[in-house]
Amino acid sequence: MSNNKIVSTHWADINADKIIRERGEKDCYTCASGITPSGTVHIGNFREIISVELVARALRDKGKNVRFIYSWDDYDVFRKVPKNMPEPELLEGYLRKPITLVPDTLGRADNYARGNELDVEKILPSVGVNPEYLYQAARYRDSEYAEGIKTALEHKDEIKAILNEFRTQPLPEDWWPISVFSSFTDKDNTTILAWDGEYGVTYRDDDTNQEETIDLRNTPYAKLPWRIDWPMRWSREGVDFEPAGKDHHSEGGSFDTSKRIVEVFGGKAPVSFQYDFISIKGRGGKISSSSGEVISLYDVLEVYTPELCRYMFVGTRPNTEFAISFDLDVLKIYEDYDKCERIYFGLQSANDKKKAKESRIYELSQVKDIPTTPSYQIPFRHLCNLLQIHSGDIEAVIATLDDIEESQIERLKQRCVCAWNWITTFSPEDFRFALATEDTPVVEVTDKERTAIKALAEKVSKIETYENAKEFGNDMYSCATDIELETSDFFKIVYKALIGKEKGPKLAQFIETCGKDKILPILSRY
RNA sequence: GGGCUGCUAGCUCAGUAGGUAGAGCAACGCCCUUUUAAGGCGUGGGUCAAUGGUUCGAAUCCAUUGCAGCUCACCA
Repeated sequence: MSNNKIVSTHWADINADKIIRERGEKDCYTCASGITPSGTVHIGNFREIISVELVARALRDKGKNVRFIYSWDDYDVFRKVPKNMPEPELLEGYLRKPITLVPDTLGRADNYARGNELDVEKILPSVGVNPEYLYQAARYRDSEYAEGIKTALEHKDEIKAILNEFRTQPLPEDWWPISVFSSFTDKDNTTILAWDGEYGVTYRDDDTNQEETIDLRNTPYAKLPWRIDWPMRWSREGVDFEPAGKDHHSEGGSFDTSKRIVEVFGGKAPVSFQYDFISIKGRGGKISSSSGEVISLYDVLEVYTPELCRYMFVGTRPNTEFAISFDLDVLKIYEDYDKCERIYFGLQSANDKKKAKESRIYELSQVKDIPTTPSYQIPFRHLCNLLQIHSGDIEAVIATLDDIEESQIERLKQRCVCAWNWITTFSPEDFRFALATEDTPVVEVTDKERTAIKALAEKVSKIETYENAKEFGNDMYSCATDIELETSDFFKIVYKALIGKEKGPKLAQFIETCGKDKILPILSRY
């Protein structure tokens, strides 16, 4: 309280402090996240991953060791054929089997679950996320959870009582805290018949009516249902922190029951928080994986650089819903980030409180080390115009920036790629233009207009004799007024000739930016 | 029915370890009797949903109410 050091109030730091406070001093803190790879992992799922990454980094920044585990819950059942998969008829036949036994009809990997996992594992390092992956199907099938399953069986009544507290319909009399995949069909259409009090479980395959007794220690078929599986793994891994979506965090939701059931396994519920869903703005496609067309981290990285991508999540409290925009908001997000960077480097003033906050956001937004020099500061909107003037030629754009430093080039290139993707794919039609070339058909003009264009070309040819763009702009009007052409008609025809549209960026500045080498060949055709 | 979140400028939203209400867009004005402005500078605009409480001080904390949204009570 009395120290004058500013304590970070960033949510990641606050949660890191909370973990240390509630869990005590430890050699290593285990932070966990996970998901069922039953479909494309979308940007909403990414929120959990990045939330854990940020808290883990906050703990490390406090000098703590952190184990960041990411659980692929890939021993789940294939319930529904996703719409974005080829060969749905083939996949139909695999319903009710574990998703690791379903073929990947996209040809990405040996099986469907692995295909979805690989998509994520390949991209996460690019945004600075490097967890230790745990594969639950492999663990279950290797009988690593035999003791956990036995413990659940031993405490069946206790677990049942906890679950029943929140259910509208109590669990049936013959309920068991496990489920079994049939060794005959691989499907989970099975009924547990008996447990011998040790490791022997007898089940019936309801499709074939075959019965079998399996040993939990050396057969791969049994698993725990989600509400029991989760707390069992908390206990086994000693999870100190794991956030969850609001669906888990409602009263009676799985976090609620898990924090009770974990005691059966001799563990303690981790520190957690609820994160809200995110939505998409400015492009088609839903975020949910069941609809087929989903927005993934790959899609976001088309338009946002890795730092920007982190920045959006860093700067928003996790329990707040927000939209990832692909519309004009993209400009604002980039400009907000640049402002944040300027404040960090002291290029823009801010009061102490704001500076501390923005600086922390900047640090946490970085993929790796924090840069020692700021990026080349250029308004994103202007960058978009430069790219369009040069038809997306990034090298040509950078060549026009004579004050750019070597250390800034790579970062700017990365940004140009995203900007160009955005312009060509998502920007509104009004925003786009393409400078005419020699191949562009000349537009039809009246004699008067032709005279004006020639006069303009004359002025452009000696544009360097003007003191600045403004003086050039003022003089430009005489091209029209000298011959009594309405100035508005004049501008219209010039824009038409240059970019094929009736309006555009403020003309004088625009012509200056393009340079006479680009403008004269166009105008001289009239 | 339970839980959670939100309600701040015309619009979209920042802002909660309590300390003089902010930004972007829109509007308006000027640069400019010189575009149908994608430029620059500037201006105006708010009983922070309502009521009550705690406090020297509340958008912020507490309670109640209203409205809106999400979520759980199937599965995971």
